[in-house]
Amino acid sequence: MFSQTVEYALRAVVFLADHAPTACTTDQISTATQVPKPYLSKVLQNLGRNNIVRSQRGIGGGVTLVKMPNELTILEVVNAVEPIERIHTCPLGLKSHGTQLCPLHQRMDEALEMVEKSFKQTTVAEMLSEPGGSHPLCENPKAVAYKQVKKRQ
Amino acid sequence: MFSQTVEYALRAVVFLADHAPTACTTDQISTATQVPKPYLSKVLQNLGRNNIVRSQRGIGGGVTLVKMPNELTILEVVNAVEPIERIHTCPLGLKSHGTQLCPLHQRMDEALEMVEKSFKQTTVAEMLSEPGGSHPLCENPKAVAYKQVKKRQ
DNA sequence: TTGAAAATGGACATTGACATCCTGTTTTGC
DNA sequence: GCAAAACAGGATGTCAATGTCCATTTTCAA
Repeated sequence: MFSQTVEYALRAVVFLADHAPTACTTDQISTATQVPKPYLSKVLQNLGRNNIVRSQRGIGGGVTLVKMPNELTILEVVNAVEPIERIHTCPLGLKSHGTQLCPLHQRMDEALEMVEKSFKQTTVAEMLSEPGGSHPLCENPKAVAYKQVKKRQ
Repeated sequence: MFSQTVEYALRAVVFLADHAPTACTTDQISTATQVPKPYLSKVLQNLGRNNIVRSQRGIGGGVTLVKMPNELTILEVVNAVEPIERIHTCPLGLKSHGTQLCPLHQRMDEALEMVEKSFKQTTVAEMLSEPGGSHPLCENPKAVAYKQVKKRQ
């Protein structure tokens, strides 16, 4: 139900948040997120156009998040690459359903609304600080501490 | 986020429920639901293989629901044509995430779970008897009464 | 100044969703 | 039995999502 591109974009953003504010290269992100590099670069370009990430060419360059991870919701990321299209008018074009959807499309739109709300309430920072779960993109929980040390070298 | 095919399948099933237990031809369904007939026939075939509908060839034939509308959930319909794939294991294949998803995939799976639950709780019959909304696939609420009369001619 | 690192953009391949068409098969009514 | 109604299934076409490749541009540092 979620496209591959959405999954890839979220992985990339989580990786960037995990390393913020250090810039990361497409190569690094690709390796860690297991997203094919050429395609990842397209996804990142897309995120750039939508002002989710900023990129810097040349040596020492790379990609960084525009916002702080605790101010960036996953809804913003999803909507940048593949907007959640709520159902506003009757898909069949029935005029009498214009303002009031029929129960079928009401239910479908409700489902979309639930997902939208859930994603709007979740920041990227929360993905990294969750107590119970394992750490995104990392094989071993121990790796978190390791990265924290390594980050500012 | 929902595929065209899912939308088509739901329209067809709602139409069939609205006319149950009378059989409807692909032509009738296609006209009412605005689904292209050749493609609709594929969708119906698919629903047939998944035991959601039963079809009868020949003069006077057509398609009918296998279950009563109040016993058929829209989740069953959706899962027949395009199963909601919950996230059970880490998409990156990280072994340590095997049983416990990382927060990212937890959130994504939660969204899927919400949709799944919502669809599981909704029967096709509910689509037709909703008090407030307009009637599915019908331009005018009055048309409901008309069809009720016409149904058993 | 020059070379290496890195993103950018355009062109191209692949795949699956969506859609159409045609032929065959089953069923009914005469 | 025959003709018409209706679904079944295979072959094919189209397009967007996904994925790849390469030349170009930008940036930094030696």
